Parts: sequence; C-alpha cells; structure tokens
Amino acid sequence: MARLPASEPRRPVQQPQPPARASPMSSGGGGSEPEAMKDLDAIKLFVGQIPRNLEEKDLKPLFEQFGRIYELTVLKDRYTGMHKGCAFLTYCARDSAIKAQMALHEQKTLPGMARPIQVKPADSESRGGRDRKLFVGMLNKQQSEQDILRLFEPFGVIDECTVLRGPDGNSKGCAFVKFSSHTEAQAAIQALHGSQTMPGASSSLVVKFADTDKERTLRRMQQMVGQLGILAPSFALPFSPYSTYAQALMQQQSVLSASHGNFVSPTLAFSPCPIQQIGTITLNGLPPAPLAQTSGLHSPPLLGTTAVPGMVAPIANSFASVVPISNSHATLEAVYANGLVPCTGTRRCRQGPQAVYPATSITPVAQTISHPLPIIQQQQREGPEGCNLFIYHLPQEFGDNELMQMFLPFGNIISSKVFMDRATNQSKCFGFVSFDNPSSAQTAIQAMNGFQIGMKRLKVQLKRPKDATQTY
DNA sequence: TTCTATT
Repeated sequence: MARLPASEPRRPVQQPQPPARASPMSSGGGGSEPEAMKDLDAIKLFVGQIPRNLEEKDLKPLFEQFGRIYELTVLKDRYTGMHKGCAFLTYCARDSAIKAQMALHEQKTLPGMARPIQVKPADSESRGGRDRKLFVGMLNKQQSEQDILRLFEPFGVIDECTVLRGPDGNSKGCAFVKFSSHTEAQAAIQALHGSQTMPGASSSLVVKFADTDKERTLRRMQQMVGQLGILAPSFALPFSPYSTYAQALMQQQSVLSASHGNFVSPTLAFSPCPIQQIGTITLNGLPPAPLAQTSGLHSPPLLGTTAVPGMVAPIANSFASVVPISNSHATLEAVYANGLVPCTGTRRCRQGPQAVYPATSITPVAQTISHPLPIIQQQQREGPEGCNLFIYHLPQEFGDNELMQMFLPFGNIISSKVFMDRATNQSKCFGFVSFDNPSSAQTAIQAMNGFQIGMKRLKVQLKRPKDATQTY
C-alpha cells in the first residue's frame, strides 16, 4: 500500500519544500542542493569522525555513491564557525541511507582520523536515545568490549558498547552500553549495579544511566571552578544536587547563547588580545591534525617537540574570560584540552592550580601573554552606570583574579578589584567588578547575591555612583 | 569512573 510517487512531478503538491536555505553563513555554500524530493520515511544520518578540513563538497563524493543526497550539512560551531567534525546527511531515498550505513559505519577511516567514520541514524531519528544508554564504572581495566557485552547481554539487545580508553588505548575502567530500550537498561541497572567488585577496582561495579550532555557540561564547569581554586568546602551543599553556582553557570550559558552579539561589542579595552583573535589562535592557528589531538586525547610526542600546544594553554588560561563570553564550545574545549595537556586523566588535574602550569617549557609563553593583564587591571576601568557591582563578604583568600573568575560566567568583565588592607596586605573582603553592560551585572546580582561561601553569604549589589549622595 | 561529534 505504499503510495510511492512513481513519477513525481517536480512541483510538490503543496508544502514539502525542503529546507532550501542552505544558509551561506560564512563559507561559500555547502554542497547540498535540496531541490530533490526525499522519501517520507527518509532517515537522517549522523556522520562522525570527519576530518575538520573536509567540507560538504569534499564529503559529497563519498556519500553520493549510495544514492542521491537530499541534504548534507557539516556541523559548525554557532559562533566560531569551527568545524565540529561531524555532519548530518539525508538521502532522498531511505534505502540509500541504509546502504551507506552498512558500507561505511565503522568500516573506513578518513585521513588523519584515529577512529573509523560513524554513519548512523541521528539522535533526532529515535526519540529518547539517551534514556537507554548506561554508564558502567569501576570496571577492570583489562575488560574489553566483549567482556562487557557478555555481562550485559542477558538484559536485552545491546546497540552499542564502548570501553573508554585513554590515548594509549588503555581502558579507563568505564564504558558505555546502549540497550535497545529503556526497560532493558533499567533491568541491567537493577541486576548489576553494585553486584560485584572487579579485580583491581576500588569499589563495586557502577551501572547507571549515562549523563546527558547538560550534565556533562555541568560537571565540566564544576571541574573548572574547582581548578580555579575557589571551591570552598561548603560550595557543594549537601542539600542541593548541583550547586547554585553551577546552576547559575548553566542558566547563564543559555542567556549568553541567546544574545551572543554582545561579545563582539567594542568593549575590548579590557583585553589586549581581542577575543576573536584568541579564537583564531586557538582554533585556526593550528593545523587540523594536531588540533584534533589537542582537543581530544593528546599525544605526548606533540608536547615534547613543539611549543604550540603549550601556547594554547596559557592563552586560554590568562583569558579565561573567553569561555563564558563567547560561550563557545570550541573555546571551552580548548581550555579543557589545556588543562589536560600535561596529564591525561582529569583526576590529577583537579588537584589544584599548579597542575595547570606544570610544563616548564611553556613558562616563557605564559609570562609573555599574561604580562599585560595586571597592567590593564591596574587601570581600574569602571563600566557605565549599572554595570558596576559591589561585592562584600568575599572569602579572605580571594584576590582580584578569583573575584573575576567567579563573575566571569555572567558576562564581559572590564575589571575586578579586591580591596586590600595596606598595613597587613590582607583582603578587606570586599571588592568591585565591572561588566560592560547592565544586563550582565543584573544577572550576576541575581545569581550571586546571598550566595553562600563558607560561613558567609555574598552581598552583591550595584555600586553606588560616585557622585551619588551617600546620605540618601 | 562520563565519551568524538547530534542542527
């Protein structure tokens, strides 16, 4: 009964005009001309492990051999335009998609890639793909995918099973297992979580639903905050699953996403190295292959032979402001890559700030780059009215930098200053932060006023204008 | 002990 339009006239009956706007965002047009019709049951494919130097036009030939392409879109970062290393692909015919998946998925490795190409239905094609994916922790590092499969097979059909490995190929002691249904996944949790302790594992087997992307981002941010050294013990309040601060960060992320036009604003006075430029250095200044390595799992030889990876690190660090301002995943990744460059495991990196600058070879670069920062800060730039915050009840150990770090998520910071007691050189536990726009300041007040650190709660309010009468 | 990416 399939009413396939055997001889479809060129003009669609009434609506299904394909998303014709292959929005020529920055580059000169992608490779797809969605002029053809596609099957009603066409499958949108996700294509992963694409070298970042390949665009639509480069990929087209590879995929065209399985049928006419309806649409092919390489995913780019919304703001930086950076190639994300993956794409969406829709064939006119459903059958072509199936053939392509069969022929290519995990079957072929594109030049420069460490892992084989991925060709499979996009997440959007199967709603709730996430509720059947499990994270398995506390595995024995010797256990392979096969071993994990054996363990989980009894509970249902397994779509995917991946052991997480470091750059050297060694297991990280954890894995992802995707069942065909939520119910099966649930059953596996019930049966296996805590059920046994693998030899060499420090505690019993962990089986739980994998983090969502949001949770992942959150965790990363928390890690970052931890790395900045402003994690007082009470930050992780026992009665809230996620700290208020982290939630604020998340909120802020979406706010910034919505109005990213701001960060291109002329207020770059703060930054001796304009934000855009950082993006360039970090993202485009490196040849594709090493970049991929840097942002993912680094390879040691790279570190030893060139200063390039080291350069990325201190730049991103000195101007950590780039992260929340541009809100670019790419930049985020750069920062993480940076933090992770010296050591492959996150665990060791979390121990403290010193872990971030361990390589002596990069010190000169770091000095060069960070030199201008103190000078700029000394200028004590004040923002327009409504942009300057007064912050009281700061932790004793907070300096200008910590203050800035804490408020970075809310916008573009022009200056941050903690007031010091001249005699003792101790913080007076209050300071000022200036944003480049009132909205950031308001958001910061919302998020941070009353925020508990240790025994104290922050007081965050607009700074009184200089000329205002104190008496009223 | 949470991945290479999902408009």
